[in-house]
Amino acid sequence: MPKKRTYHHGDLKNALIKAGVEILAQDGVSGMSLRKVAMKAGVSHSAPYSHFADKQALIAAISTEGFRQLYERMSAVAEGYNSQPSKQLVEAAWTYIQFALDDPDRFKVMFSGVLEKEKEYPEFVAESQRNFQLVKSIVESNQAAGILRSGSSDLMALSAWGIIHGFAMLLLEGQIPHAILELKSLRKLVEFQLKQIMLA
Amino acid sequence: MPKKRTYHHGDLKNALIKAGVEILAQDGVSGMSLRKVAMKAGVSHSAPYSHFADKQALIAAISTEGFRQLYERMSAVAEGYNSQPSKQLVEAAWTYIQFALDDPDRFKVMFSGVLEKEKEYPEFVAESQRNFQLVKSIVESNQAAGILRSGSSDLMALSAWGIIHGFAMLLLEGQIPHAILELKSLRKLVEFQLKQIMLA
DNA sequence: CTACAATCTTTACACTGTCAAGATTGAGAG
DNA sequence: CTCTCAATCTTGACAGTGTAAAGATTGTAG
Repeated sequence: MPKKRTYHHGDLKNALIKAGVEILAQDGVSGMSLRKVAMKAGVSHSAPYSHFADKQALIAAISTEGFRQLYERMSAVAEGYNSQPSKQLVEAAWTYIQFALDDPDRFKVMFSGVLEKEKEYPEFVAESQRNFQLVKSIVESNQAAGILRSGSSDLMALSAWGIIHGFAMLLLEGQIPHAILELKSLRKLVEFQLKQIMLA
Repeated sequence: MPKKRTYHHGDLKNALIKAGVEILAQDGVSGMSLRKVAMKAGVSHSAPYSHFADKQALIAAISTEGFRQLYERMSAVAEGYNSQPSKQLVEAAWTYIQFALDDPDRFKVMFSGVLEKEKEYPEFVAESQRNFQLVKSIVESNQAAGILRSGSSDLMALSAWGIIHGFAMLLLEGQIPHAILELKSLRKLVEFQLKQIMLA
């Protein structure tokens, strides 16, 4: 990777996304300004506008990239447990929680309404739907294995995702009572959560 | 209520909270500036600082007030179905969803990390915990009635809340696939979600 | 080699949160 | 009733923000 010193950056778009993620992790969502991101990428404060219509568009790109990574991690884990559907579900869920805890601010940006009009960003919509499809397919193999009751896999996936997503949210917001967190390890908690919807 | 024309407003603190909620519903979370709120309350742009340390403190107050209202609505509904635990659960959940849909931006402010250091606002923490206790008590009466399996009511409440909260979130973010929303009514969906954790 | 389109910089503006200094007021002490 | 003071509100200022417009710089297609 040659040291960037040219007028034309070469790959500024991705550099901005990367810088954005870093500032997000460092200064939190309210600390991430376009100007800071530009500066971190070594570029003037208006340069981002050559690649993003506005700040929302950059946030959309960061979110989209986040979903891409989430998908990669979850699908890799899911494939690893292809022959054990029940583990597949738990491990994918665990990966989801890990992803949320790894970089809480990015996770918040992805899900918590910082991005205001998601519908306007087709790539974002596509990537988030791809994740839902993944959950759905895991649910379906669990249904086939008799671990989850039969029925609309869409709704079932929604339940599973809802449980884990809600759990992750409450975790990040610090809403989980301390007594609970001390009682059991996080991992056990995730398993417990999922057992709620599993048969037997 | 006498028309306010005095130098001393009288109840500016609550007036600011009220104005904040209105602007929130009208301009969304990114459109709510302290200065707009002050102007809407008919007061100079710096007046809020007599009552709130900073913008975060105002947001905390709005969130706290939101939790208060959520508690009132849910507890009223819960009491109404005191003798029918299963309905109690479904109706409370339905109230939760309604609350989220009634004023999505306020809901987002309450839950979605707009408030950055919730721990610093004891009233906020207290009020959100009061809501959790309510869910917990509903869960316990459901356990007593044999509708939910026995076990830690804390974890059980977390599951129930997680399902509904996650569902509300996905709803607000527009993540619910259209096919699902057209398939069944929202109300039926909520019931379906909860059936996942209910016995029989 | 040249013109063009993409990329980046500079400059500018309105708006934001916040602070400091001062003006206005109600309420309690004498 | 008057004085005083603390609470409340206003004014003015500042740095930081997102974004638009105009100009500079470059790779690249013709």
